Amino acid sequence: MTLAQVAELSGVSRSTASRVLNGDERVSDDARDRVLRAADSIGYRPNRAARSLASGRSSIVGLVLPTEHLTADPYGSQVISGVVAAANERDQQVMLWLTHQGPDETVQTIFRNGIVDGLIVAAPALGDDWVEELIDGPMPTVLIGRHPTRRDVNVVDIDDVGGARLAVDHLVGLGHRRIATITGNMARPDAAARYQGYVAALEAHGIALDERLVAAGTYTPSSGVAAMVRLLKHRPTAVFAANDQMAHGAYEAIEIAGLRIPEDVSVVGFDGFSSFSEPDPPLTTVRQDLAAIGEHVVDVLLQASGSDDHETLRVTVGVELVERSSTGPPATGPPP
Amino acid sequence: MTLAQVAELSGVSRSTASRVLNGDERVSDDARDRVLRAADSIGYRPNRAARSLASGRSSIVGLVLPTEHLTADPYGSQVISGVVAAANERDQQVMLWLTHQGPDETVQTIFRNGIVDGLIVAAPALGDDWVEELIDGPMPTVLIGRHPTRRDVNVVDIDDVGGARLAVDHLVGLGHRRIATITGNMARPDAAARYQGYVAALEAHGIALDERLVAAGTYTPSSGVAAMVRLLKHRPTAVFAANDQMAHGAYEAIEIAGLRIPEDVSVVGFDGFSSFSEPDPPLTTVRQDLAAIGEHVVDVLLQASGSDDHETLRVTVGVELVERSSTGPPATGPPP
DNA sequence: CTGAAAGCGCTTACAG
DNA sequence: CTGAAAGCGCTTACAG
Repeated sequence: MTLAQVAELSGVSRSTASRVLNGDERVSDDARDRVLRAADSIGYRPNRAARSLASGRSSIVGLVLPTEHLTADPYGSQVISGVVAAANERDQQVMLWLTHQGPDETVQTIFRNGIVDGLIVAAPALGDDWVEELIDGPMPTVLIGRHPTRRDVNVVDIDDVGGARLAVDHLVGLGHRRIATITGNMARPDAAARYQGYVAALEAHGIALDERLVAAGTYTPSSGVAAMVRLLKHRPTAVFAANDQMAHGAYEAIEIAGLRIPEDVSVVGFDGFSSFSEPDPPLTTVRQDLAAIGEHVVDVLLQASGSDDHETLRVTVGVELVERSSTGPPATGPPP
Repeated sequence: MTLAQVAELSGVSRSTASRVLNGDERVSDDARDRVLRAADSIGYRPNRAARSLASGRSSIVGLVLPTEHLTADPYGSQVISGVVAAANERDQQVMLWLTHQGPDETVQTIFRNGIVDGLIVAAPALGDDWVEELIDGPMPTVLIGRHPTRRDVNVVDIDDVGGARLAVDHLVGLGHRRIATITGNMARPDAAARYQGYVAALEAHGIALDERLVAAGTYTPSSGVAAMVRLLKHRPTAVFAANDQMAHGAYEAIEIAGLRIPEDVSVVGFDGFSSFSEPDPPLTTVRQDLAAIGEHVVDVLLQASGSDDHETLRVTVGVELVERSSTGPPATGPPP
C-alpha cells in the first residue's frame, strides 16, 4: 500500500500523487480527482517515517511535563488535554514525556529520540536545569508559563497578575479590607506573579499590606490548611489562595475553626479546573483556560519551527473571575 | 551528524557502525570501541525517521485514552504515568491520543498516522465501537481492562473480583453483616466484576444478598452521595464502594446524615491512587498498582508486535487491601 | 501542470 | 567479524 501503487492506479507519477496528497495547488483538477479516488479505494495511508525522512518534518510535537503535575495535582491532566486537542486539530501528533526518570535521564531520552519537530515544556520552575537544557537544545521550544529568569524563550502564559487583581478587586468590592493571601512557592513564576497582583491590588485600593495576612503554601491542599490556620489568628474576613487546591485546604481550616464560608471568611481560589470533586460551598475562583493555552502553545510552536528567524514569541492568555458562593460581604460590613 | 560521519571517523563501514549502535553482538571489541567513541565525540543522535523507515519499527507505542478519564477522574493520569514510565524504561516513546474529537475522528487520526508499532487502549466500555475498530485495525493492540464482550484481545487487567472479595472479607472479619455496596456502571467490565466479587464474598460467608443494600453509581463522587443516601435508609453498618471517588461521595452522605465513620458506618473504596486530597478519615481501600499495569501492558505489546503468532495474551495484576481508618467493628457488635 | 531522478539516513540480507 | 549494495517510501528541486 504505497504511494507508487496510488500513482499507478490513477495513471500519474509519484510526484503528482505526492503533491495531491500534500495539498499542493499546482495539480490539475482531473489528476487530483483520480489520485484522491485511487487513494481512497485502496485505503492508502502514507508511511510517516518515509515522509518524515524525505521532508525533514514529522508533524509530531513533544510535550514535557514534570511528573508531579500529573500525579499530585490536576494541572497536568488539563495541560495534556488542552495540548493534545489543539495539536490533533492542527494535524499534529503528541509525544509525551514525564520527568519520572529523573530530569537528566529524561532530557537524554528526549534528545536521543529527536523525531519531534518541537517541544512544549510545561510549568518551568526555578532550579529546573533540565528546562534550560531543553531550551538550548536543537529543537524549537515553547514554555507554558514564564521561565523564572530567561526572557529569550517562546512562552505562552496567563495573566497571573491580572487574575490576582480580579480576585482582590472582587473582595474589596464586597466590602473586605482584611484580605489575606496564601501564596504558592515563590520559585514558581506564576506563584510570584499572583502574589505581586495581590500586592498591587491592595495598593490600588489604598489598603496597607499587612505581612501577618500573608502565608506561604506550596499549592497542595494540606499546605493550604496549614497556612490558613496561621492566618486565622489575625482575623481576616477574606482570603485569596493562589490556587484552588490551597483554597480547598483553607476550607478545612476554616471549618475546623468553627467558622462559616462566606459568612465569616470569604475564599477565592485560582485555576478553575476540576479537581474531581466540588467543594461545598462552590468556590469563587479565577479561571485559566487551558484549552486556549493549548491552542496558542501549539500555534506558537508551529510558527517557531516554520520560520527561521529566531525571534522570541510571547502570548498571554486572559483569565476571568468565576463568582460562586464562597464569597460574600464581610459580617461586620465595611469599616467606615 | 549522520551515521556515515561516525563510520568515517572511526574507520569502519556504515554497516558496522550501525551494528554497534544497535547492540549487535557480531562486532569486534576494537570496532565497537572506536564507533562508540566517535559517536560520543560528535554527539551523534540517530535519525529516528530513517531508522524507522529502514527497519519497519518506530519504537513508538500509542496510548489511547477516553478524554473523560483524564478530565473527570484521576484514573487517566495514573494510566498515563504508568505507561510512559514503563515505555521509556524499555526504550519506547509514547504517542498519546484522547477521544476528544469524537471517537470516529480519533480512530481516523490514529490510523492515518500509523507510525506507532502498537496501541494501548485504556478502559474499554460496552458500546465503545471505536475500541473494536482499533482492535481490528492493522497494528497490535493491548487493552488495559477487560473488553466487555470480546475474548480474542490482548489484555492486562486487575483482579477486580478478588479485590472486591478482599474488601468484603475485611468487613466481615470486623463483624459486619449488613454490608452495602455502591456499584459502578455495569457496562464497564471492571464495575461488573467488582459487584460479582461482592456477591461471591457474601455468599462465601453465608450472608444473604439483600438487594436494598445495592445501589448503582457511575464512579463519580456525586453519584456516590446519591447512592449512599438511598442505602442509609436500610441501615447498613458498612459499605463497599466500587471506587474511591464514590467512597468520598459516601463520606458526604454519611456526614449529612449525622453519622460517623467508622463508628456508625465503615467505608471501603477501590483504586487507591491519589485524587489530590486525602479524605478524613483516611480511606480503607483496595489498591490497584497502575505502575505495574503499565509495565505489563508495555511488555505484552512488545511481545505481541515482536512475534508473528497471533496468540492472545492476558495478564492479571494482583491488588491489595490497604487498611486505614474508615473501617472498624460495627457499633452494635456482630449479631449472635 | 507534470515526471524523471536524486536523495533523505538508516538497516540488513548477502557474500566473503 | 566486516563491507558493498540494495532498499525502506516518501518529497522536492529541476527541467520541461
